[in-house]
This record gives sequence, C-alpha cells and structure tokens, in this order.
Amino acid sequence: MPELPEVETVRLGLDPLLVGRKIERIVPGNFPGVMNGLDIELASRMLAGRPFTATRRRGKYLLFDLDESETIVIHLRMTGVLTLLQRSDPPERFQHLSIELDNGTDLRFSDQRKFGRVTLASAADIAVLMTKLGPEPLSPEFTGNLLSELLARRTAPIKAVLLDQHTIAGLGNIYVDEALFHARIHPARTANTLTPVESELLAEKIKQVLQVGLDHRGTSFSSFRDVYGEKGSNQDQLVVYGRGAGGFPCSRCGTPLQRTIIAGRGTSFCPECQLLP
DNA sequence: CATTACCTGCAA
DNA sequence: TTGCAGGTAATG
Repeated sequence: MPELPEVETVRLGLDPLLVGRKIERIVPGNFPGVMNGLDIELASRMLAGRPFTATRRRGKYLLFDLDESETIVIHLRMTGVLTLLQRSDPPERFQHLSIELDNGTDLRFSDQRKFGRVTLASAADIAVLMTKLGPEPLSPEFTGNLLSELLARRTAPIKAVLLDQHTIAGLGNIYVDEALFHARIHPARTANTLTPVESELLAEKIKQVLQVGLDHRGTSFSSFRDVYGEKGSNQDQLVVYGRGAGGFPCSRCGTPLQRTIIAGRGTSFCPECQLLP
C-alpha cells in the first residue's frame, strides 16, 4: 500500500531518470479509464515533445512537472506501480499506460486493481490540490503544537483523523497503526482528548515511523515495488501492522495483539500498551 | 460523522 | 465460495 515513504521512494528513483527528458508519445494499455476519461491519443498529442522539468510529491500524490506550468499527477492508490523500462521490454502484466521518452526508455504505469490514476493538471489545479491536503508530516512545520491544533475539534477516533488526508497528508493504514503503537495511544481514542504531551509524542512518532520507512525504501507487504522493481525492506521494521489477527505477542509487553475495525480499516494494537483513558 | 463503492488476487 | 486487503470519492 503506497503511503508517503513508498511514494517518496518512487519519486526519488524517478527524478534523475525523468528530469530533462522529453515525452515522445503516450501509449494506452487495456484500461483507458486510467487518465480519468481523458482521451489518451489527445493527451499524447498535447504532451509530445515536452520536457519534464521537476518532480514533486505532495502527500501520496506524485507531481511530474512539464514545461508551460503543466503537471502530470499520479496517484498509485492501492496497487499502482511505476517502472522505467526500455522501449523493447514487453508490457507489464497490468500495464495501463506507457509514457515513451526521448532516450528509448518508457515510464510504465501498471495497476492490478485499476484504482490508480494518471491525470493532467494546470498550475491552478495543483494549487487547489495543495490547499485541500493537510500539512506534510515530515516538514518542520509539523510539530506537536500543530498536531494538537489539528485534533482540537475532532471527535472521531484518532486513527480516523490521522488517515484523513485533509488533516495530514501522506499517512495510510500501515504507518498510522505503527505510530499509534509507538506513542502508546489507543487507535479508538477520541482525537480531541489527546493531551498536549500525547500530541507531542504522537507527532514525534509519526515522523519517526515515516523516516524509518523512507530509510528502508518503503514497505513491500504486498505489491509495492520501486522504480527498478525492487521491494523495500520496511516490512521488517513493523511491529503491529497486520499482527493483531494472529494474536502475535506485543513486542513491548508480550500481551497478544488485537485486531478491530476502525474507520473501516483493519486495525492492530496492543490492548495493554495502548490503553483507552 | 460513518459507511459504501470502486477493483481483483489471494487466503481461508 | 466467500471475504478481506485499503486510498479516496461519493453517499447517507
């Protein structure tokens, strides 16, 4: 499940391969809806000859800037994969788009479940996206104080609030479960009941689990791969995600972990370390 | 605010 | 054969 560390790993891998390259054409696969209904032939004519000028990431969105203030926006959702292959390489199993570049390589977008999207955005579109999303959790502006303010009027479970991209951009199910465990906060806690001290600790743990995820080039629990098709290794660093169902012992106290559903998502936690108040 | 639809491979 | 996996938009 690509969350912030996985998306950033993809961006870091692609940046040196894309910037300065020009698009030659765009070739559709078996799922034309991948561009949200935009005609791919039309997109190909619009983008032919245009260079990538920069890559950016905002939350879980990849932004590949072209000239003329236009941007290719890619969201991998659940199972989207970007790879850079040679023109002569055969199509990937679930390939829905190939952006052919001027050096004989292709940026291929594949997605087993057809949730991911590749769209075209103007500078104004990007500005809207930027304001709709919450702060970047790895940025210096994301502090315990800011988190405390973001939670102040929220009555949903803390886990639901952390998953809300309008509140904080980039967290998903894996890193939320991990951060809450390390901060010893129960995922069902009402968000606005966190004390300033708890918010400070939670902000710190959010940064920590994301940075560790980034350092390990992402979590490849299922389908995540980097640009070279390599798995990340952060699944070895996880201590609660996915472990509640089997009742695995808590790595801190040995109590069997539990699984429940919060915000419609499978949620693992330690009933001893992460007490409700 | 919570729940459901969108998808499809895979485990039970 | 059923249901689970979950990011986001849409719906209630």
